[in-house]
Amino acid sequence: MNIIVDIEGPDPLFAQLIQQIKDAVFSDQLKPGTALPSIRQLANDLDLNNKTVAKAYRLLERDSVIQTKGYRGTFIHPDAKANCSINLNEWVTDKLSETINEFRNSGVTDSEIRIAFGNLMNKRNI
Amino acid sequence: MNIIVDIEGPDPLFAQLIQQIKDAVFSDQLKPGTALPSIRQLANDLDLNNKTVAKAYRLLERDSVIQTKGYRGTFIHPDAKANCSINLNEWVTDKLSETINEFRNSGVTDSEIRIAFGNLMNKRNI
DNA sequence: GCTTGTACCGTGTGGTGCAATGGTACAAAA
DNA sequence: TTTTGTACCATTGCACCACACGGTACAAGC
Repeated sequence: MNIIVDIEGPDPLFAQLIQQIKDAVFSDQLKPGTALPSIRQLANDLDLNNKTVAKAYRLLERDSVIQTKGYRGTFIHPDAKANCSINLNEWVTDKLSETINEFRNSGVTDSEIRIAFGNLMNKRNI
Repeated sequence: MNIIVDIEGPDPLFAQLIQQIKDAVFSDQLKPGTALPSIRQLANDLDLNNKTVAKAYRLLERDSVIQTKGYRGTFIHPDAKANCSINLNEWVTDKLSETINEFRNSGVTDSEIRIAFGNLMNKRNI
């Protein structure tokens, strides 16, 4: 498969990587069990930093689209096609929007919401 | 009553104003119906900008601690003492914390939560 | 020795929001 | 005319964060 990243594009590089791999899985260009290039190799091919590719792989594995098997490499997850259509982000947006609207309707200032949010995000567990 | 603002303090000036007025209400130094100094006058006394005082008054009125009656001035709200102990902020923190924890437990990255939050806060209504 | 994924230290850039400041203007009422 | 609260234009300094980058190191296995 061909992966192209656009440095000038509006989307972050790691996000472009994720999207293109998900697209390839969804269109059956990448089938379960297929080996992916290593982090270092892909970074070298695309002229990216290792950590940028590593971030994309880490998030793809969290979504169960790929499987990393340590020193043996990285592979497409058996249920990749099903999992890559799940949009975790959409669920987050909907649920957050519901909460924020409740605050705004109660007269809470946007600034106050941001302050509370900022405080909470700096704590590991509440 | 005496109001003192500390420019070097960690708290914003408008927040110091709010806190001191609430404290005065809670300790009965300011009773319902009492007239407060006008925005311009208080700003002049404390050597602050009009808008800083106006912001404090606006938030105090939202919490029903004071009542602004247009050209007639600003007064302590009849139910000020009860309302100034209501902590809207605490409710916001609790509810937000609940939502954020649900995200984190589902494997959502803090960064992703921040992105979604940032996107939502830039929209007036969702 | 080489590769694998992973983890840690750090730097720099650009975007964004907040607090506070300045000035100007308005309608309503004393 | 002056005072009231309120609204709009603007700017400054500060702080946080996302993104991407560079380097180094590790254990596990070929």
